[in-house]
Amino acid sequence: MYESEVINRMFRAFSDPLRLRILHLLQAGEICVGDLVEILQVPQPTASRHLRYLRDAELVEFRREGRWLYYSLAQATSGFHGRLLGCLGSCFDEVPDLVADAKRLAALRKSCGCCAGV
Amino acid sequence: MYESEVINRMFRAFSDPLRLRILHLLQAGEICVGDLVEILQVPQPTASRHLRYLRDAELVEFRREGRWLYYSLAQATSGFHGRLLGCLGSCFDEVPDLVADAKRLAALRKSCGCCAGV
DNA sequence: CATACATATTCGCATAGGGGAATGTATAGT
DNA sequence: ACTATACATTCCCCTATGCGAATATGTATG
Repeated sequence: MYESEVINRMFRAFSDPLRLRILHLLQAGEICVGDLVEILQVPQPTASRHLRYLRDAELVEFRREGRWLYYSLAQATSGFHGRLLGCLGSCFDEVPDLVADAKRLAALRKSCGCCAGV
Repeated sequence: MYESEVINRMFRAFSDPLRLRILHLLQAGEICVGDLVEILQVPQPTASRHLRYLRDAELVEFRREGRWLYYSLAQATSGFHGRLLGCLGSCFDEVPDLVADAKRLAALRKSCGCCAGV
């Protein structure tokens, strides 16, 4: 019973376009909230809310550094979790939004983002 | 934009415990609605409603034979679709309900189910 | 301590979606 | 045509969840 709750939460976490975008972005490595907000082009509370959802689903982790929180994908804790993460790669070919996100991420990396040089 | 709708719909289809059970059962081959109802132990309209959801997500298909509708998993139409179906296998190890379902399915196969001998 | 910055949470509202009960529809048999 | 069977759909109610706006929390800095 307990495990199936975890599985269901993970699927639900993947079931929102914005959260899918976040998960996909995090494949490239950790990102702070401010950068995520700029890439996703959504209000900050919206990003935070979805990050919270992803944390509750145990799909992401974060570390604090100064004023910034860096979010990253959690290591897979089960075969299921690993396969689900594997789906992220094939999403890229089929969801135009993800391509646009990747471009904005690359641009942000060049300009060093909101939490650079500290 | 269109494709991401499809992706989102597939994830949402996987995001319900009962639909996950249905999808998992269908891995073993087509099953008629009556048998599904008996295995899942839910009211028939409930099963029908979720099957409808899975059809809309293009995850299952059905064929009619006499009075019976046999549902089956749709062939993967994309890499993403295939990987998502791949998640089904690893769910089995982690969701107790699926094990119980598999047992009821095996028992039903021995007794030939609701639509046998026609 | 006061202030600015980075992020999180809460609130009010709207919609998606699940469950049960009742009903509709299609097919087969007589 | 009537009935039984197999399945789908509809209606009502309730919870989950998404959004925007406002507010709270935590951290560095002067």
